[in-house]
Amino acid sequence: MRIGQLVTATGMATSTLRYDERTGLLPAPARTDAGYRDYPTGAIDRVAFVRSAQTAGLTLAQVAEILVIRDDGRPPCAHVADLVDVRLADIDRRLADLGRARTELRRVRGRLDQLDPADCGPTDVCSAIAAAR
Amino acid sequence: MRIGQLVTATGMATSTLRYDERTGLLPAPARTDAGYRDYPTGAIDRVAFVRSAQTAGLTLAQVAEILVIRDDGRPPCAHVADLVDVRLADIDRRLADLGRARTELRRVRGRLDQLDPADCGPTDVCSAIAAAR
DNA sequence: GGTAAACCCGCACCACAGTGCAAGGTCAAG
DNA sequence: CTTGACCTTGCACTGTGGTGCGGGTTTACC
Repeated sequence: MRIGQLVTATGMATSTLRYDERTGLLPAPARTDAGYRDYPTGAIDRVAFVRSAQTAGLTLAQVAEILVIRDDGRPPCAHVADLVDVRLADIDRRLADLGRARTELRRVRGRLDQLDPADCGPTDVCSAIAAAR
Repeated sequence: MRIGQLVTATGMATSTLRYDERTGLLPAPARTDAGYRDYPTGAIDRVAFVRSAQTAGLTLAQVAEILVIRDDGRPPCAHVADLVDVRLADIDRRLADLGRARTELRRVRGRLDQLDPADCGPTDVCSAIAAAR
C-alpha cells in the first residue's frame, strides 16, 4: 500500500504520516524499487490506534512508549494504566484551574458591567482586572 | 529604578521583563548614561497589571491590545469586556472538552482493570484504548 | 585599583504537533 | 512522448511564553 492509499484509509495527511514515522510512532515501511513507501495493511490499524490514544489525551511521546513495549512483545497494560492515571490527574488539575479562572473572569465581567468608563481613571490600566488580585 | 530593583519588587525574572519590553507589553524605559534601564516607579504597577490579566487567562497579545488602548488615552473597558467574553467562551469549550476526555479515560481505566494482560493478544496494541473509538 | 555583582545585547533554543515549500524523481494514461 | 498525479527529501516555519548563553560593560564595595 502506498502512502496515498494510507491517507485515504486513515484520513491523515501525508505530512502527518511522515512526521509520525520520523518520530518513531510508525515503523519505517518497506520501499519499492523507486523508493516509495510500501505499507503493510496493518499500518491502517496502527495509525488508528495512534489517533485513538491521542484523542484519549495521551501525548505522542507517550503513545510511542506504549508502542515500544508492545513491539518488544510485552503487553503494555501496566504502563498504559500508569499513563492514564497521570493523565487523569492532569485533567483534574486543569479542570480545577479552568474553573477558578472562570469564576475570576465572571467576577471581572460583573465589575465591568458595573463600571462607568468615565469612572475608570487613567491611573490604573483597567480597575476591573487590577482588582483581580 | 534599575531592572534589578524591578525584579525584586515584582518577582519577575530580568529575562521576562526584557521579553515583555521586546513584545511591547512594557514601554521602553529611560536609560542611564551607561545604558542601564531606568524604570519609573509606575512600572511596578504596570508589571503587576500584566500578570493579573495573564492570570485571568488573557494572552499577552491581548494584554498588549488593552495597554495600547489605555496608552492612547482611551478607557479600554469595552475592549476588555470583549476579550473577557471570548475567553469565557473559550474556557467553557475547554471545560466541556476536558470533561469528555475524562469520561473517556475513566472508561479506558475501567477496561484496563477488567483486563487480564494475558488476554490482551498481540493483534492490537492495547484493546482498552483501541475500544475507545 | 581590584573584584564581584549587576547590567547590556543578540542570538539560539525549549515543548508540541505538525504544516509548507522547493526541487526533484516516478508512474499511468492518452 | 507528454502530461499530470503521485511520490521523494530536507529544511524552515507556525504559536506561546519565555529561558540560557556568550561576550562585553558598568557599578559598588573594600
